[in-house]
Amino acid sequence: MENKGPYYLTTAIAYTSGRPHIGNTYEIILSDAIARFKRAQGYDVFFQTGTDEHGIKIEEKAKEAGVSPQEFVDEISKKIRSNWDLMNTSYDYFIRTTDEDHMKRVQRIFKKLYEQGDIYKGEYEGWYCTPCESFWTESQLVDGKCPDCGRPVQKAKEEAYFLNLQKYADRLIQYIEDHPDFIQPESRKNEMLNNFLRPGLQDLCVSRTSFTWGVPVDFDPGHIVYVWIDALSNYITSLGYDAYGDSQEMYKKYWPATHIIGKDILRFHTIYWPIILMALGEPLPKKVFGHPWLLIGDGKMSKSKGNVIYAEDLVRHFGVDAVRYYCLHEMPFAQDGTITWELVVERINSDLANILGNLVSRTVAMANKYFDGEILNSGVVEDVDQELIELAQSTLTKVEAKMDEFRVGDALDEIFALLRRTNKYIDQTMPWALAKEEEKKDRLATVLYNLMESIRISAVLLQNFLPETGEKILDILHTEKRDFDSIQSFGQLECHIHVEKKPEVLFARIDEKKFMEELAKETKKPEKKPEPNKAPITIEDFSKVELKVGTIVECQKHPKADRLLVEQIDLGDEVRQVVSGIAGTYKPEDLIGKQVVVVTNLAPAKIRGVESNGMILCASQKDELSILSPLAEMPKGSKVS
RNA sequence: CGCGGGGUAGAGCAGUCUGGUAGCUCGUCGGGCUCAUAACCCGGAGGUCGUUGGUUCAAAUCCUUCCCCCGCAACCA
Repeated sequence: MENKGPYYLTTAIAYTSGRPHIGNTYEIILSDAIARFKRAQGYDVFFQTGTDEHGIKIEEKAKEAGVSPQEFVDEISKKIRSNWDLMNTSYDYFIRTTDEDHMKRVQRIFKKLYEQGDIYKGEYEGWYCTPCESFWTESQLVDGKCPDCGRPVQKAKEEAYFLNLQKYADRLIQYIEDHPDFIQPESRKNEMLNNFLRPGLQDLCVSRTSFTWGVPVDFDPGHIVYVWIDALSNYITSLGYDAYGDSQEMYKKYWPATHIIGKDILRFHTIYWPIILMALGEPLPKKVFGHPWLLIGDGKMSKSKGNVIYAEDLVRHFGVDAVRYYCLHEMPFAQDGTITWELVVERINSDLANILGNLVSRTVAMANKYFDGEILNSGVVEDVDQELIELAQSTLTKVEAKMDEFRVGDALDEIFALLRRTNKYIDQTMPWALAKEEEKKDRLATVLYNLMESIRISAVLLQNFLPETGEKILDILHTEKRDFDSIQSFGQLECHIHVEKKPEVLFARIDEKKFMEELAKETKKPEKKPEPNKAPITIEDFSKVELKVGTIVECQKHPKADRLLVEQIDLGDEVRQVVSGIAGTYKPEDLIGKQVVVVTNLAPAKIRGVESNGMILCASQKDELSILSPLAEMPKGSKVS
């Protein structure tokens, strides 16, 4: 394969505030397919992804979780990375904005921009909610009040640094108009121009003093580089960019990049980021592709709606390639796509199991049955072959054309068009009929060769989208011909090699009804046990708890607490003092003489100053409460098990 | 009149820039075949292309009225 030169592809970096759902995962899958395809075409690809780990939200979430911000982001970043790995994505580098090297380079960028006057010190004016300690913009307020707590807010000022955008706006408008491919899909371009650029840009606030979890402004203590310069710069810091001209070879080789991002952050990538680059005197990105969103059913995916679908769950049920296929194929080019469990099952059945899996299965079965698995080609050509061969030969070009525009779903359609055509070829040639006549054996060999060659061509292409499946098919054929050079022309599949005797089922059909029933059962369980750590215990676990029957011999109110009673319980060989929160239901005098069940090996504790050596068992539901007692009187100290 | 996107067969989408018999996939109905994962192949049914008015020989496509859905509205990562 000839080297077509460097190609730098990035995803947005994922914010480490929580577990990534399938919508987040979609972006890395899409980018991965593009990266793999470019590599196969002969580009020297550098494919980068990573995590964005700074900001007040992280600081707050870490506090809630009771860990340091660093511990918090380490955990989430790891999770995101393992999710990307699970999806079999081929990124070359995973950057974290907490990397020391990144932070140093960001500081130098910030300083350089400040020194040359593109960043200046000013005041950021907004509305401040004292109890929440948070800043709000005019538009964020709800009825003029804090959107979080609903309390009144005060006008407040914060010292901050700003990036001068106006200075570069005209140049940017010109650039966008001169480069129609810069913003993709094109419909988004107008939005940027009409909404933001033409009406005039306000200078961008690029520092904060209200939190500390971020890259410090090294020449002005207390100021933190706000998200834009920190996060966006990841695309160049990773390559060793230096604001003062000491950039590394990687940067010189690979920059500028093609950015794959969500449509929601298009503005930052097509306005702020290019302006930062202009100010630094660096080339602008080649292309920014704002992909649509993957939505659940008809609504947006959100944790509060409880309709979130996670990649891990999909993979557990369907396998990596099925999930990749769904994401890559079902997403429209410039419009939001939807995902539901039912749709995934339908797509797997009709495309992956029926068209692809079954085609491989039936073809290989015939090769084994009629030629003991040997691939032969006796060259007995008939007219009917021509159409298949022409389609197989032209598919690479068609797929490349679609991929040039990032129309990944359409590219997959081209491959499946070939697979469908191949299925049809079987019906047209009827190999099982040829097999019945000995003199047609040579023709039969050619038919099977054409089939397997078409499958091989499809598999070579498929490798970029469904890496495991593509490889599996090529392994089944035992062919060495796996690169794009080998599918430029029809007929490169080796003769006299043998196909796999018993190939595995690539994609099993799924009974949609049964599957949905099982899924419903599975998703019900977590509702029943809201606390995730209450995993089943063994009998050994249970036996760790020592339970005995005792009789309450004395009972008083707790001297310092209204809801507590202090009981003296006779357990036969000893009398114990136990404190219980049952004063709301029982009066001390009612309990004397009653038998109760006591946890006797509970570590002693002081409850409001009174020692408690155990716990009596009670059933409770909200405010209602009832002490458990043996149905028949038992000797004091009897074991409960 | 804030900006942008969308409203096409039961479902999901293409077609709209560059008017000219309304297309694809799934589902459904009928037929074929038996190599294969109840699969594959062929054929049919199903749409007044959100609504109103207009331009034109001709409109899903251009202009216009209204209705509905979604995103954004600037520091939200």
